[in-house]
Amino acid sequence: MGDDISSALGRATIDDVAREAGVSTATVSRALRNHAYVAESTRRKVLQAADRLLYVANSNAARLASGQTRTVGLLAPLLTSWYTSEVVAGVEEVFAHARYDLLIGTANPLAREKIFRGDARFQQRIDGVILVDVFCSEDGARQLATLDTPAIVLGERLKSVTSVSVDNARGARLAARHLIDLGHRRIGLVGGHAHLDVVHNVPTERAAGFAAALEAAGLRLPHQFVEDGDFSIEGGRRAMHALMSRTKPPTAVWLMSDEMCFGALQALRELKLVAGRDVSVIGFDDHPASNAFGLTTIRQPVRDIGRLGARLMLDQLEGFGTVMHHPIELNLVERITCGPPPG
Amino acid sequence: MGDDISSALGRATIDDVAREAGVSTATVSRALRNHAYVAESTRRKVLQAADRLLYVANSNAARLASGQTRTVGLLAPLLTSWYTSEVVAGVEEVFAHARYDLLIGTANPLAREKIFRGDARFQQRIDGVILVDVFCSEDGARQLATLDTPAIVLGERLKSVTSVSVDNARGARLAARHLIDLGHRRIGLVGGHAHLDVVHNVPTERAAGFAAALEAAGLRLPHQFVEDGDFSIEGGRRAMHALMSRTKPPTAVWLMSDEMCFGALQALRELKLVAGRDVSVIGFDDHPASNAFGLTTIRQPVRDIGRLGARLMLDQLEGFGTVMHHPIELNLVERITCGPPPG
DNA sequence: CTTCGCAATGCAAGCGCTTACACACTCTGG
DNA sequence: CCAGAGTGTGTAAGCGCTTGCATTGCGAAG
Repeated sequence: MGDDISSALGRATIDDVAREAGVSTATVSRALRNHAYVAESTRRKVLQAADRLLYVANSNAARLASGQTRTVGLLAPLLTSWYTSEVVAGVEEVFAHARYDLLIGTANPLAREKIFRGDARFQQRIDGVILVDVFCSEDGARQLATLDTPAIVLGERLKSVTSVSVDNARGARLAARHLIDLGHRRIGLVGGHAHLDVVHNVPTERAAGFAAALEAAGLRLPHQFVEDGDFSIEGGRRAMHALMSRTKPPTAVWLMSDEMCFGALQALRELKLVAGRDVSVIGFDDHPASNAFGLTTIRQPVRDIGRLGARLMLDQLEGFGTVMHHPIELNLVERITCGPPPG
Repeated sequence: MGDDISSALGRATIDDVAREAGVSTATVSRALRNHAYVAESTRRKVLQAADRLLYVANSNAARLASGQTRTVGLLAPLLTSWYTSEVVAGVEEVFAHARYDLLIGTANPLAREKIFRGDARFQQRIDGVILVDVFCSEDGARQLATLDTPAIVLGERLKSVTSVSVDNARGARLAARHLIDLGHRRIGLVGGHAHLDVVHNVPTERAAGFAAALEAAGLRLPHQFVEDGDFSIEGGRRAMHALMSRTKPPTAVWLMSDEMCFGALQALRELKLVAGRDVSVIGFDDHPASNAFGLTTIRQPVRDIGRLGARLMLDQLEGFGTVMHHPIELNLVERITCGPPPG
């Protein structure tokens, strides 16, 4: 029946264990939390007693007593994107092992203020905070650093706060060089978030890097070859249609995310154009569906970013960890949406 | 700056509020939690005092004292799939409003046992549990019902436990009829999870419904037209290659998930075949990328399933809610991967 | 003018842990 | 042989809430 199980279930308290093991509750607590100054024999007795009673510590009581929440907050502008959920998955993976909880919050640009000032609702329940893809800049970082909360920023290179990010300029250069090497001269660019009043420096860095790489090859990036794709599939589609409607459209386009590329490929199909032959398309991310699309792209190991971020947070929570930036590798994945310019 | 804020931050306790408002802590607690028997004037005083002190209740203390965890567990076989994360997003959306937390756990088929027996680690920390896509069957459901924990199952029609699901047989019929109406006679099917020792009834129901619909039209589903695509992109690709290598391959294929379709479309491209002209492909889900692929599919409102599940859980937690099944609508979305058979 | 009922509030006992402090040992070295 | 330095364990005071029960008013009924 398993009634024995259910009845014992979730009911054993630390006192029960203490009684069962014949020691005090304090000793049980220490033994279970691997404190020093517990005799090996005692520890074993306690562990066995706990096992016998199926004891699981009540985390609420533990947190209340210790003042530690064992929870870290994660803030991201939007949680539904592939990028974010992948980062979250990486973070969660590491935290699950460390028995930390993740409290997830959305941070639209306007809510950012609150975070830095320390949104009480959030702040009080967490031991630390991970910001993903929240534009924060050195000013914000400095503010963040003055808060007593451990913080780490994902997706941006910072000095005052531990951060993890790819080298966006390098990614842009990789994409540009690939297109240039294939012989393209008329090259377009699709970014996003340009309409936000807040400057988001990821697209900015990428755009700058891209323009610089073109320039280095003696090429220009005319503004009519630049579109905002909103980092969405539909936005990518619209952007590609716009670019293709130019009198002399680009022969190759870099879109700053694979999802925008999906929309762009749709647009090309609608225009009866073949990607990689009539127009070259290169992305950024290496989304799981990109392989199926045959999309050439700049791969970034998103989940790894999440994992690393979580580990850095753990280090910081334990008092290790110095403030520094951790760069993440980027590499070109060639598939079939890029080729030499037509004709 | 903002020191006034930071210093006040997270430090005000219920006693501080009580003092500030000139009432007892008990009254503060009751006022803040909208209990009956609190005079309107008192409630206002308390609310204002709380506001002034930026008071936020310490949830650990509240949970410890009340015995309620205000957390519900969510179990799913794998969390990385689009389907699951979409469901989770829906659930989270509702819970965030209700100020409930979500504790997420993975449940591979073997871990299932534990859930039903009540995995202590999980059980103790939650007020209820939502199972998504965990094959559970009426037996499991009955077991679940005997646990004192509120439970709801997503993705399966059950009698003993409140459940939410689409009508899989109907979805299969929709797909089959669409292909049949287009004139196809040689129709293939790609499912998944056939290799698991556990029978997962979602693919089973869909396969049965599909075979039945074909039969009703006087068609057969020969076993060489059936492949396992593992519900993954790569699996879909392999399955399509396998089907196309038959001496007389099918002219149309239903794959039980859009992600498998992405792989299938890739396979067709690799074979220089055009979807919708040479071979028709129809999916199931309506994944966000499906529109970009031009994929014809059976749409299920996944996020709504999550939302509804969460609301039903809330009802149950509050003592309302009777055990019943909630069916979810399904509909055909026509795009360009289906057409009449060639020739 | 009592008496009763009930709305409104306060008192105080926990909830199940953690941890400072006190205490009791067992070894050392002088 | 004793002081002092560790170890190992217990005692008990909270952590910040919730809630059963007791208490206080106050209006309505008798």
